[in-house]
Amino acid sequence: MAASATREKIVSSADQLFYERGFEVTSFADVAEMVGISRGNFYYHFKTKDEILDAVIARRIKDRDEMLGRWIDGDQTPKQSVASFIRILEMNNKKIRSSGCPVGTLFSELAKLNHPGRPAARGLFDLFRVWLRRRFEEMGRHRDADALAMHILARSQGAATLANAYPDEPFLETEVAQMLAWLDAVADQQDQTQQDT
Amino acid sequence: MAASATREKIVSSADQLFYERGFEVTSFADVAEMVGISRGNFYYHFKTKDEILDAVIARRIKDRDEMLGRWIDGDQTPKQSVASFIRILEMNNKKIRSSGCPVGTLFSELAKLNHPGRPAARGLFDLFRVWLRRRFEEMGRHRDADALAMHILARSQGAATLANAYPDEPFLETEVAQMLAWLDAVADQQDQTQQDT
DNA sequence: GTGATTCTAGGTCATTTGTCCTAATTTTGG
DNA sequence: CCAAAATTAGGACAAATGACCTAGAATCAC
Repeated sequence: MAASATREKIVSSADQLFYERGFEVTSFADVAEMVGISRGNFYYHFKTKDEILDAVIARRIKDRDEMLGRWIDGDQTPKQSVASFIRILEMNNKKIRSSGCPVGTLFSELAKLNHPGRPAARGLFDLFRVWLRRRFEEMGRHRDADALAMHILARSQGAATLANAYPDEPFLETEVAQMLAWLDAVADQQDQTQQDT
Repeated sequence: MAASATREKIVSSADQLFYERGFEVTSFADVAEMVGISRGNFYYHFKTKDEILDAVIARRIKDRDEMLGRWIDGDQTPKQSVASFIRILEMNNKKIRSSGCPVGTLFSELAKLNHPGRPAARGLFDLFRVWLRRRFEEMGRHRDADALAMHILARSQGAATLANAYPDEPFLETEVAQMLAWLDAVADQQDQTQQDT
């Protein structure tokens, strides 16, 4: 098989295992078994475990970046774009209930491990943060765009954590509705400000 | 030394290490070294690693339960009590920035490990949830007390996660202020409701 | 004080881990 | 079709892990 195809399989399998079981707990053998290759072959593609982590993070960033790009394509208003972000929680409902947020839980683990990959993992947060900030700026919220972005990021994280803790309750749906209501209020405030000036 | 004293030292050291480094990553040797006893002695007090985890969770529950109890002692209003809860984030500012929330990160890890201690760890969430629910009920919010409790729990979790990701920014302070403002609004709504009836 | 109980130290054991090596196999270029 | 390059398999290795055992030291009851 072409090396690039095997490499891609390794990274996608590692991505899934890191998410479902955690980075430290997932071994070379686990990933190799899931891909269906030998541990020796594995080493041909990745010299160290940290290299796989880098590749997984890069893959997640690329994936999310493309997703965010799709949400500003076409004629969507900034508010509609932010609403799409909020609905990630619903979209990934099942996964979040069983494993939490892929961004938040990975960072938490790397923080505890004092792992050198921490800044790269923070890059995932930055991606969403900057994208959200831009949307709020487009809504006219130049002064507090970053604070609004951080606020909604935090609420998403909290919702994911509690949905993970209480997977049998319809908490995620309730929280998404409240966040969308919050978004409505923010957009209305913006309208008022425009009327004032 | 009395067995109970050694045991207590083990549990408190394990508590700290599980919080700062994670449960799975912390070894018997790590805890024993921190306590200053031999690994063999360790086994006299705890047969398995899961037993230590149970003891750590029980310790955290006891600790938080006493803390919550102090916050309803005396003549504090329910609103003041909830405000005390919100200010945990400020109180543990430093620790949260470096290791996140002790409740949320432990549960996340156990969830990924599919660890049998998961329900016990959820008990920590339950403790706060029920306590907060009671406070909102005392504020007259009988209908949505649980939803309000879950909401503020989620926001605390989210704030802790982002503060961990961005430890150099004054995010926690901002978020606490917003949560206190939210609490004001909730209390006001309650006052209005009382006026209506 | 002495015998019994509680506590501690240090070691063993099989298993798993990340890392690394080498030989075989597959694919590719001319 | 064949040599060179790319890819793979399988094993070796030291270190670390959770679990377990036994003998000695400290403490207590009487």
